[in-house]
Amino acid sequence: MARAATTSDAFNAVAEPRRREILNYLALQERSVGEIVATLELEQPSVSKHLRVLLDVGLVNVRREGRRMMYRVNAEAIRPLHEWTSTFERFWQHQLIRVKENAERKSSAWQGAIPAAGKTNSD
Amino acid sequence: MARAATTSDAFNAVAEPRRREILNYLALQERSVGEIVATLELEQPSVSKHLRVLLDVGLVNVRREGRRMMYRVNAEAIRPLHEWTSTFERFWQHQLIRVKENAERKSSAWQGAIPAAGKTNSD
DNA sequence: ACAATACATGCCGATATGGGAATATGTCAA
DNA sequence: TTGACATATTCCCATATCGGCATGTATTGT
Repeated sequence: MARAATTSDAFNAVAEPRRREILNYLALQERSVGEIVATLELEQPSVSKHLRVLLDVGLVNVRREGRRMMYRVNAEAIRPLHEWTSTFERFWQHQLIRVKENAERKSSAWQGAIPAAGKTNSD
Repeated sequence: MARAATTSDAFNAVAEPRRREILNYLALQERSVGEIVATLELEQPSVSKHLRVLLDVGLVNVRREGRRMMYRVNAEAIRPLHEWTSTFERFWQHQLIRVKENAERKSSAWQGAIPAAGKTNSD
């Protein structure tokens, strides 16, 4: 087996930089394929293929408007991704809290002693 | 050109389900390769290779302890991912607000209604 | 019906991938 | 040093991917 199919889930779909660009662009508002092509400066078939992948995993929705296909983000499909990354949030929150505490201690307590600047291994 | 290299960024690295499993496991605490192999039931070379990728993109750090290599999550590297997904958060927040409003309207008639202890997104 | 517009799809080649098996490297213990 | 243990790397292969190009399909205007 090779790599997992990009059409399998949102994680694979957004691994591709161009697809993230497309999603970023669509985040602003609904757009036609032509607008995406013009703005992102990609070939039309390329855009269509990326949109197809995004559609398969549910990251975008489509609507026909005359000859044009209007694509829009379906943020619900991004949610699992957001939630997965959130499970690691506490790590950098600890970090932030400590930075904040250090800053407060330094400014309020007394300013002069250098705490032997060692890289604390965060724990 | 083919697909972007998996070693290029965190997005590509976490596109692989097994690597996410490894990160989930390491999120709990620092672990040796052997522990990962035993717990996730993968082949040792496979685990080593995945860890190599995670290491290259900075998603994990290593420390040698005798013959064993202790791996730990570097959550900082996950942050860009979290932040990117956050840019779409407003879409589903609209959704949540409406759900919440509906719930409140319904329960306002009641006095002792249970406030639906939901996971607050802490922010 | 016909042409033009707007997309979608198919085929191709170059390349990156993940798993398996074998092997190499590094560390400790006697 | 030798051997056992823990992990990393290499080689091979089947497959999925992306881009480019050509072509197919749907819709509108005349």
